[in-house]
Amino acid sequence: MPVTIRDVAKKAKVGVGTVSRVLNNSPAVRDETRLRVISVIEELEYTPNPIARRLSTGLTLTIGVVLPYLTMPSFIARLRGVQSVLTDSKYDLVLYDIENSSQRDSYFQNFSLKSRVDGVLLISLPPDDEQAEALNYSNIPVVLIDGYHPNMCCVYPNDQQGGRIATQHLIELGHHKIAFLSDYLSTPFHPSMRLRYQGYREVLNAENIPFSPKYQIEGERGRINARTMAKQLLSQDNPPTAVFAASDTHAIGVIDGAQELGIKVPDELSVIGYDNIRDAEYVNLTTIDQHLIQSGIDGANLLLEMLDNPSKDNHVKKILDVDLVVRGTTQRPSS
Amino acid sequence: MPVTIRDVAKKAKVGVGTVSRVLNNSPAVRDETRLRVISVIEELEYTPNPIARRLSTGLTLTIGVVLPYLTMPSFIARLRGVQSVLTDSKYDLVLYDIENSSQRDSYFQNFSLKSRVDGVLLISLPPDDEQAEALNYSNIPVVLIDGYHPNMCCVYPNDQQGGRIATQHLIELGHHKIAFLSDYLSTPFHPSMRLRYQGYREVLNAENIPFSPKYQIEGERGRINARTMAKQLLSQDNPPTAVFAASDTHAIGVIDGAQELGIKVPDELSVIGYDNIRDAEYVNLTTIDQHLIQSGIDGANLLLEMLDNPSKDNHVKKILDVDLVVRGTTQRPSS
DNA sequence: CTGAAAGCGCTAACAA
DNA sequence: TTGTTAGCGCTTTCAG
Repeated sequence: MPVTIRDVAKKAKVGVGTVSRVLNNSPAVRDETRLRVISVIEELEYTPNPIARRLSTGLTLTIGVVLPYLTMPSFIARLRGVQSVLTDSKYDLVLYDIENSSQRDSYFQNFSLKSRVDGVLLISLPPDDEQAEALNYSNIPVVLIDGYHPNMCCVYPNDQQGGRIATQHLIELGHHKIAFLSDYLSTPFHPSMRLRYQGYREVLNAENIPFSPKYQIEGERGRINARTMAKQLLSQDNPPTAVFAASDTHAIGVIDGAQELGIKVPDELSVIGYDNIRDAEYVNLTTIDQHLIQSGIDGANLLLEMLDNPSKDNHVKKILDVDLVVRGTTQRPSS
Repeated sequence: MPVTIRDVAKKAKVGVGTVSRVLNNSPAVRDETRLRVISVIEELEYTPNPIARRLSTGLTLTIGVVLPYLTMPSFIARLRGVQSVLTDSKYDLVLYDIENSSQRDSYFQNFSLKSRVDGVLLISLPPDDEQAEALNYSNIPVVLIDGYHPNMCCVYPNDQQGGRIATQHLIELGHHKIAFLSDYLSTPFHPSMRLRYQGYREVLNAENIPFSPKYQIEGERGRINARTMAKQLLSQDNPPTAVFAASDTHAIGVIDGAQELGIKVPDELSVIGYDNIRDAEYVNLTTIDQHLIQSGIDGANLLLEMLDNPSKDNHVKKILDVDLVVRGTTQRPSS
């Protein structure tokens, strides 16, 4: 039923090879022939079957993007960056959403990806050593976006710098009692949080502000949990005057918690978040912008380069700067 | 280099046909043989090449999801619903983002989709008659999510009902001077806005509240434009006490505008939006929830059914109910 | 129940 | 410059 290359060849009175050459812009076709073939192609409304082409060339012309929680706005922003560069390329983008760890394992196992895609973009899913090994072994180009592994190509934000900038901002406003609130720092899922924490500690140190464990709290992810943690933090004696939350979602939870306790933000408590997600604008949250879209763009471009240039596989690291975005939830302490 | 079905066949001392049968769970294989083949498959870590399978079966095992503006939160929510059902199916999800009308045309032209995907989900991209014709002609199953066309399968929200519910809510609070603010109602891109408007008019009518053109305004999309329109609406003599904004983004713009004019929401002005996007929660906006995720789920399931059951192509329409979500931006009028 | 062989639609090497 | 042909890796008759 569908028209094939053979139909075109027959009608144009040439061999299939010639049609193929025309299709692929080979210079080795006489102009006259080319024109004839093209006109038949148009007449028949022929479109080459990409599947057949893929089988024949061994290229899938497809890039797999795997990311966790399609829900999260920050992942979406990265995806959007990826999308924007892939749209202009010859590659299709197939989406793999990971909602649980068995799915996660299966993708890292590379079995599911093998021969389905030419390259993979892993968003916010840093592999452990074993997984990285498996991925590298599979020999398919991979770049990590918002993830780090020594033996892989990575595009990631300078989280430690971000931690420093956020903390510095609060200190410059005059805060000394600065709390740090985050997910569990030991989970391998979000090493970025630990880096932000390190930045925080570093600046405290540099500014000769003693670190107090009372001002550091970690727990399950999510806004609700952050609220609970915040209330705990703020209910103690000599509570902090500022909270550095390791994500905007956390920060919003902190604001919720403060509100419940009748503590005014920013008058009585400064709050700084991290990520600059869309919501941050609505709650007028001071935060750290990590150029989410740009990370997607850079990651995709990096992968495209690797695809063009298979030799160059030298674990490029691209570190993205982050910026402070001052809005309305931070100010100098009242006392 | 990669291990093929032939390697497995040779090692298991069977024909490739048998291996294929094992792969596809054909009952026509002796248990003993099956076991032997399976063990070789595992030993060799063989995975069938999906591309070859696709060419051979003529199935791509891929579903194309076409949507505009990967940016917009409401589209993402729908995509998420789609994703969740496709993850559990045998289909891959390939994403086509449409950022301009030439991309749009090319997808509707079906050339680009033909033989790349088994089915298509069109999110928030209602085709015109010609496009629908082309799509139907291509014979590839399509379902419209958040879009309507008589000759296609569609999943869409009951916008007119939503318009009624929103208006009714304001009236029940005691409002009579209710404005309606939206995109240009004549644009074919968003017929849903017009339906919401019709619901609004309908209820006004039923409640014997005369419609005043002074209270209806339309313009370019976006928060900024909504703010401008709102200021215009609220600066006139005898201004409305309530605004029904045709989207949450509009509603947020209205709130901006009111704030600029020193008009307090909800004390002096009630505002109701439409969509219940994430941001609505942060600004505590009363709105209409149209079950975005569910629309994705329903659309994907519908497509899967069509794929299983190619005969049944009878332009199913699935209309999703909408719900009122009362939050903090509406209350009874002060006067 | 199983093996052999004929495609699926295309690309690419080879010969002409 | 062109046509012919041999695959790409799999599924699916068709014999046996």
